[in-house]
Amino acid sequence: MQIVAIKENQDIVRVGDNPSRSCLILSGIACTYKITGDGKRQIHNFHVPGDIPDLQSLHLKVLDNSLGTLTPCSVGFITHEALDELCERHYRIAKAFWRETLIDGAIFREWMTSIGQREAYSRVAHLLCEMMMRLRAVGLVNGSSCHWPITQAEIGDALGITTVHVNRVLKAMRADGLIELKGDRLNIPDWEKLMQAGDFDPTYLHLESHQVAA
Amino acid sequence: MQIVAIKENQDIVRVGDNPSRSCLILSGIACTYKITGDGKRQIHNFHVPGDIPDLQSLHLKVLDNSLGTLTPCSVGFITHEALDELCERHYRIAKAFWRETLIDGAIFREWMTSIGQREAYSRVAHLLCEMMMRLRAVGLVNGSSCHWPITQAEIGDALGITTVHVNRVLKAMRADGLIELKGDRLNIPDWEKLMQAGDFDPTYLHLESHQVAA
DNA sequence: CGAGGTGTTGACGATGCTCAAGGGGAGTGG
DNA sequence: CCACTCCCCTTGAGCATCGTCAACACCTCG
Repeated sequence: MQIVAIKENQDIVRVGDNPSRSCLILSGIACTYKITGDGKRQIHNFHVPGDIPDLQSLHLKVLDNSLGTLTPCSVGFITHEALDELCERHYRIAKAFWRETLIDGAIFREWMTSIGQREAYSRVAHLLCEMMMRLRAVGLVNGSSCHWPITQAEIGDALGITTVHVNRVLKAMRADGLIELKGDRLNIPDWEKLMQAGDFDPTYLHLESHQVAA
Repeated sequence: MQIVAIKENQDIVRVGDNPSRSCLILSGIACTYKITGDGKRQIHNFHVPGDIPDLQSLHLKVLDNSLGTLTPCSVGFITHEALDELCERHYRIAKAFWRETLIDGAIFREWMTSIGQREAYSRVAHLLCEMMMRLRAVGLVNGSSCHWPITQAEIGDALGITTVHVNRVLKAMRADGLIELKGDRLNIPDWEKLMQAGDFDPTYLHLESHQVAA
């Protein structure tokens, strides 16, 4: 595995590419996204350490989305050749990787539901719940707070709302005591209340019980 | 494989289920969906003959979405045991199934992009383009027209807009000469124009060249 | 022939967008 | 060390896309 440091806001792979390797996020936050014909960006997922955001390119030869860093990242590249051989030899490993891509799909479904059916306030709350759970699963949450490097513009592009509106929603959430967000620190004083506001049910993340523990 | 006929508007599997088999659509149209806390429905995908809409349940043990029919369907059930054994024995088959689930994921990403970033008119055009291509790939399109059993309420739930607004958009699209939709027949008089209106690029469907042919 | 699902249309309202301006913090260079 | 710049956050005013509510036409089916 080749380990590479990548600066923030850099594309790792782009729409239309035909990569011969996939990348494992070791540190930092990345995202997959797509740009529409009139230049708007939809972020499909935020990727935390442990994720393999472009594992799908192992079997889909043309990339239909881009992958870029949000913060400085350390990533490990694994060739498709090696991955494929590993999967062929050990069906259990193939299953584990396959399962990862299925969880990505489950996350897409939930985001689609949020964007399509929930109002902005609820969407933001839902996203914060998801990210807290995923960051906690990889040990990046201390108590009820974590490092939060994601900008309001990025939240907007993930949830289908404008930066201005994200700002207003966050203001309201602060006023309601749901979040404490200052600089790049996020604290959740009342987890139950946030889950309720976000209509959040973590089933779709398919976490194992040991990953859920605080 | 056990073949079963199912009436319209029937759930095949539901959120929270733990199925021991997956289902192959043989005829008819089905959809996967999710209901939010306040009762709104987001449809994630429409499934055409040849699709295996709940293949993911092979490796994700708790279903995080429901699957129901829109029209009367004939479906074939295949046990997970049989599927798993087949995949373990023949890695090429595992790859083919895996790839199917990855294409589902690609469709989710594109729908998310549509719902999040495109306006209603464009969303509807995009959906019609996708469905025409997918129906054509399985031989269900004659020239430029096809059977279209999907109601306006269902289109709305798929695209995150209300039935009333779907109706207005369709009216505008008819006026613009993009579609001819009457009863359950859909005709596309100008494919290029519809693709442009929908900002449609079929790359994400990952169709093989022989599936694209008219 | 009545009932229920689907499609259609109008009037009104609200969530969220656009445009615009300004504040604060971090990094850079003179 | 202090402008200066850039990015991000914040806020206000006006507006538009789309939602809500309501009513009615049409068709199929029991």
